[in-house]
Amino acid sequence: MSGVRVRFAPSPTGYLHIGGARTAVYNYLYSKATGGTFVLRIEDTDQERSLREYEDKLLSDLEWLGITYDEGPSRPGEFGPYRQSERLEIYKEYAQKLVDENKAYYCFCTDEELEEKRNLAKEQKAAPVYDGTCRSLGKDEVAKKLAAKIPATIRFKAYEKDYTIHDTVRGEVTYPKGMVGDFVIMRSNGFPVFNYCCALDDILMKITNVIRGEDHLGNTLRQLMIYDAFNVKPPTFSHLSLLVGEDRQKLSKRHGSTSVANYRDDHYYAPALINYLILLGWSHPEEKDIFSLEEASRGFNINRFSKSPALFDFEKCKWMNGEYLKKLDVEKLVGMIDLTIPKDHLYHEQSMRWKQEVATLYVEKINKVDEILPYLDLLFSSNTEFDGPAKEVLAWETTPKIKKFLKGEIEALTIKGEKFVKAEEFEGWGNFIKKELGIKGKNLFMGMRVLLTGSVEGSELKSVIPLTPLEILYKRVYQE
RNA sequence: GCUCCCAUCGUCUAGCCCGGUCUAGGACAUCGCCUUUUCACGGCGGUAACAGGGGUUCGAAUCCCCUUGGGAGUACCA
Repeated sequence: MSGVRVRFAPSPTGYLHIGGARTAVYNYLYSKATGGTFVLRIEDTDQERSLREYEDKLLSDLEWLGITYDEGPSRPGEFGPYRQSERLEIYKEYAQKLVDENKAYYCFCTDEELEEKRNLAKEQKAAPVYDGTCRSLGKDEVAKKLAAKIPATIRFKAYEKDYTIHDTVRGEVTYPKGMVGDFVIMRSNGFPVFNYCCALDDILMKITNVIRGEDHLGNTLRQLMIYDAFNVKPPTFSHLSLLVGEDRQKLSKRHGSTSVANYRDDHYYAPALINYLILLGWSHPEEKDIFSLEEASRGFNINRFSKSPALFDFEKCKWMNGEYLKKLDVEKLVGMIDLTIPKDHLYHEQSMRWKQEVATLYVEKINKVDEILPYLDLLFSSNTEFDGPAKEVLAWETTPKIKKFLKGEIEALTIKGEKFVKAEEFEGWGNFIKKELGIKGKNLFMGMRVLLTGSVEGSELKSVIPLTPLEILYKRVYQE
């Protein structure tokens, strides 16, 4: 095991977003590629928005995607607990340490005062940074206020110096000094604030590489200061470009399906979704498009991230899903189809062999398993409605002759108690019509097709007809 | 406002770091042809991009600067 330790640190404030899934998979891939450790940390310090229910969903979505982790809430390692709400004492302890070392201080400013200051700064077109009012409070005064239970936050004394982030995808990003004022690290309710606990946890959990969305680039400045205060060398950062919607804005709910659950419910095949996600902002060294998680980790190079934001292309994602379906074992494919077909559908009454043949036949035409339903419905629909081109075929003088013959054959088989026409028998019909009735070419094939299926188009007749229940065929040819 | 980031076909991207092999490659989408007496699959081919302007250089998609356009951040959210 190499020394590499990465983490995915979602907040359970909603369903797992595909952007989050992308971040997660890159971390996963990097840990696999380096033989490192992948840590899952739940950042639930926002009491109001964090829900345990979301955490459960998050975990199951990750599992569905096939992203596993080495340490996390349900996989305790030596750096736990992995839920921030269970680490409150730790944050408190270290915050106090910072106060003792004069690197942080108690602040008693109220929300109203703060807002006023911000507005003032805005008016003067200055950066809205905290003015440091409570910085100079005397020790006794602080003790008195604390004893009086006046709500207090703990603010970090921002360092007055330039900071340069060494980022594997951005290069060197320098933030000039004075960008941030003294920021809150502990809320008045005793909960830590993101930038502080995130950095502290990364330190405590010995994270070596932080791979996350570009929206955190700015946060890195504050986090760097925390590393500084604790005298710890910061990890290597990789800030990924964001996923955007049609309007080129950061991908959010209003862009349609953005949660992993949406895709699961929409019958996407997880390995395909993951494959597509990996390709959004990263490219395979050999320019491969289709690869498994395992293959990706083998060729995973952290230097191959794209800097510009990527637009999620539903069309291509679906295409990729189709590619995966075509490579699937029939058994697996049938298993997936089973789940998407309505319970009362005649499909479920058919034999396994029939299901497999149907699956094999139609997988070529679909990109998602649920897209097979219309084809299935076609197979079982007894009253056919003829469209324009089909009516034309019906009007041919040869068609009634074929119909008469077909009626006889189908009736005979029905009397015999058959459920389906065998492929050879069906071929025999064609031959008979050709030889004995003298009908051939387009007249023959189209005539049979329209009579038997009601349409001028569809899959190969000799595959479809043997899969269509005889009684359905019967109804179709006897229909006037 | 301020700070930072980004900029190759409609979309995802290769190439950029280490200028010439780039008349810019691949994939999705799209169009055409072949195949299939239908549809689809498949095969073949086409349309389609270095944001603009300046430099540097014998030579720039590649290096530098500016402009424009887009994005992100600027909380007791994460």
